[in-house]
Amino acid sequence: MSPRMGLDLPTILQKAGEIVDEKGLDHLSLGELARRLQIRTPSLYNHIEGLEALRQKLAIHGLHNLHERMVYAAVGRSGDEAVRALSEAYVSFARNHPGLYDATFRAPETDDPELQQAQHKVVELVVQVLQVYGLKDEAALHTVRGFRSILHGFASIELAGGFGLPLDLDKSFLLLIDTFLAGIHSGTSN
Amino acid sequence: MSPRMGLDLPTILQKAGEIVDEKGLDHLSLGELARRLQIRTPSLYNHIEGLEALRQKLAIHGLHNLHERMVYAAVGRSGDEAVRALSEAYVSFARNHPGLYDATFRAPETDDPELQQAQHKVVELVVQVLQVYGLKDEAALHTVRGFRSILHGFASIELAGGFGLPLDLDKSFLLLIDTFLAGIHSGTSN
DNA sequence: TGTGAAAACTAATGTAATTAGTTATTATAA
DNA sequence: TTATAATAACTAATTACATTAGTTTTCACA
Repeated sequence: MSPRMGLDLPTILQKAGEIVDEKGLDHLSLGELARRLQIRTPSLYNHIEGLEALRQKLAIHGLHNLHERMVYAAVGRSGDEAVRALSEAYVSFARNHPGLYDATFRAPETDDPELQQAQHKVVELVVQVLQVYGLKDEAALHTVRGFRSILHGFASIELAGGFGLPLDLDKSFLLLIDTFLAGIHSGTSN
Repeated sequence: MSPRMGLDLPTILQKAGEIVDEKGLDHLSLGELARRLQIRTPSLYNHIEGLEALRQKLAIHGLHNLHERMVYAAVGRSGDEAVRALSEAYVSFARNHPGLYDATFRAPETDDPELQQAQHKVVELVVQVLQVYGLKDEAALHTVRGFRSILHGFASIELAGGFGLPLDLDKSFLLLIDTFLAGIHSGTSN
């Protein structure tokens, strides 16, 4: 057992990530990917099961990256400071890797445990950071949902170019996070 | 001037909306649409310029619907009550018309004035409802951005099935809106 | 009742995903 | 050093769409 060594998955995902960040998730095609890898399209099937599987793996790849950056941002901080750091890392990732971010969100419905695991790790990180606010059981879960909504909502509208006005985006985002934090501190969430 | 009367655009958008709500925006194809309209695919080109144009028109169609429901929900209310009504109408629309909602958001980049107009009307409505909080100039615009982020973030994560836990979604959403409102009232936004 | 504008059609082209079956390469076993 | 088995990569063929060109059909009105 030890046949010829060809492409490996990391290389493929790397290139696919480049395509997707350049041209958008919807313009990822096996043809373009193969061209950039200097092979013929059908050869890709030796490594991945098809376009849908590629998107799936790309989503997992993106989630790993996102998680890594969020952990790095949050480490050594707590409370509001940690929340702000986490938030900034999140939108930062979306800005630097718009296609990959999109892939993490628009992953096809599936019960792929690896994908679920990757999603879960990001959620878990948020749960941990919010723990310091001492929210009771259910309230904590609702609050995590709210926080995720804010992060994804802002990031995706920004990426879609949905904020038309020439008004500072970072300011909008910081204010949003602070407004949310103020709401939490006001005790509404208990 | 008065040749034979065939399909009209409303009928086409109606059927396209059905497809998209059933199978998702990515599964909208001219073939499927033509089949349901009982015509051959190329005949569609007598009414629309192609798949991309169809998506565009679908986005406008969806935005009109969304706006209508939001207006209806907000009328006769003001302040927090109006904000809650608006919010509920928004997620309600997304739940009842997932594909159409997706179309409104993932409209192809374009400078189609009709699309921009339709988007603008929704934003304007939110601006008006938030006016009662007397936020100063810039602060008001940042707050609208925040509110939109919350609405879209929650709606799209819910549609994507991203909230895994068996925890009441309406409760999460109401709490999120109330937390945001509490943040606004706390004066963070000034 | 005739007609012309536009709806709908058939046929053809181009692109992309996917499958089947073949060839080429190379890490190890002999 | 050489043989071979595992598998990467290839060519050829199929299928599904979107789109274009060119033809036929229909029907509201003059």
